[in-house]
Amino acid sequence: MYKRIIFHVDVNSAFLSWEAVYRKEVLGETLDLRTIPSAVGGDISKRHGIILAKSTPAKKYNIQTGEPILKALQKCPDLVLVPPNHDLYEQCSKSLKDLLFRYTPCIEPFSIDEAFLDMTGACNGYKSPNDLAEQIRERVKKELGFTVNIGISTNKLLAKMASDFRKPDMVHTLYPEEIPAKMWPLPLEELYFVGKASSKVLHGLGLETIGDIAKMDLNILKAHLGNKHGQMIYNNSQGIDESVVESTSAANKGYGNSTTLSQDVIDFETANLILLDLSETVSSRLRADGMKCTCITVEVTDCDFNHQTHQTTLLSPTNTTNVIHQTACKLLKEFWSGAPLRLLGVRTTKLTKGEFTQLNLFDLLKDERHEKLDKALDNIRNRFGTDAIKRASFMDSDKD
DNA sequence: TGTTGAATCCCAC
DNA sequence: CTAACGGTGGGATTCAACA
Repeated sequence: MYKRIIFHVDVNSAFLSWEAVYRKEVLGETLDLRTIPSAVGGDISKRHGIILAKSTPAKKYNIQTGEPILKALQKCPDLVLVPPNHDLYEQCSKSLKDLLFRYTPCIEPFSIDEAFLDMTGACNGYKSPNDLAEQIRERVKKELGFTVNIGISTNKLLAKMASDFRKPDMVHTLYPEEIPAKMWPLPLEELYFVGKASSKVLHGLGLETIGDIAKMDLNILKAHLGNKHGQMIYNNSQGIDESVVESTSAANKGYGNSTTLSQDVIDFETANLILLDLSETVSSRLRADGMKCTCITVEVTDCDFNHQTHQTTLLSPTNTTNVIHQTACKLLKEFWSGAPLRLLGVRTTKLTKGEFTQLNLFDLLKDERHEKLDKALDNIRNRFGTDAIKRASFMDSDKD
């Protein structure tokens, strides 16, 4: 038998499925978004216009997750778009994980819609791992109303690759002996950790499939992809992965907040207010987790999509809005070329444990003193859309 | 020679 | 005809400064 049995559970078209279930079950809508070309997408009027999830019928029009909504509408003019509801997705994600937890405590949530499960012990009493996976798949569908793919293998990498095989609502295995038949014929961009840059390099070497990578000399891969990355891709192509399912989540290494502005920003006064908004979010998250940061980075994207960062290391750790904001302003002043800004971001790293803070009378008084500032911030949020959680209204801006 | 910090690049979801 | 274009977080690489 195998040393380990790992499942990878992946919700099919997560945001769209969850949206469809909610609209059907809670709002009582008769139309099921999953049966028509539809997608969850951002607010075009705020320049957050990308596809976040698409239905299976939309997939037939070659609509890709992450692509601009305008491009998707060109491919399918009748595409039904709905705005995202992240609170709903968090709830759905939790429901799924609660259900999975009944099968094993050894769960590693990998993203809002994916999880690894170490099922090595949990398969006892079942005919096969496949049998258990099918049962979980059915139960999620019956109790939660959406479908999942489950990949089964002896490590996380292979389980993940397996869950990506035919969708939706399916269980697949990819055991080591199945690698040549099931994984090696796939186009190399489907290998985990082969992104845009790596696939270009690999195609340049004349490779097309994952199997082509597997047959390559490790040192050639390292020379062209870098030492670590080359080794990683080589290992992945061979199905080698010894990493364990981590059921306890590791602490964050950084906290950041960035936003694409609904209009380009051309002056410091506005930019600094947006930096205040971003700094406030970041610092309150630091405080909520009892952390302080020693490194602050400001990130900008200009109107031509040029991306730049500028960072500084502080003399002592902080988690106050003020220090983070002042530092961010100083950084922006030091490196902004003056080109109109499309995106602004604040990121904090080099974290240390701080003290948990509580809102006290002083904080409340301070808040009152800042009433005028808050009004200015609200004004900026309205004009530049930094308050991303607000209702999405891009349907209004649709030209008839 | 090795280390550190800053900037950039790459990747996943 | 092309362009259109999020947010968050982890990690590696490169380069310069420096010990």
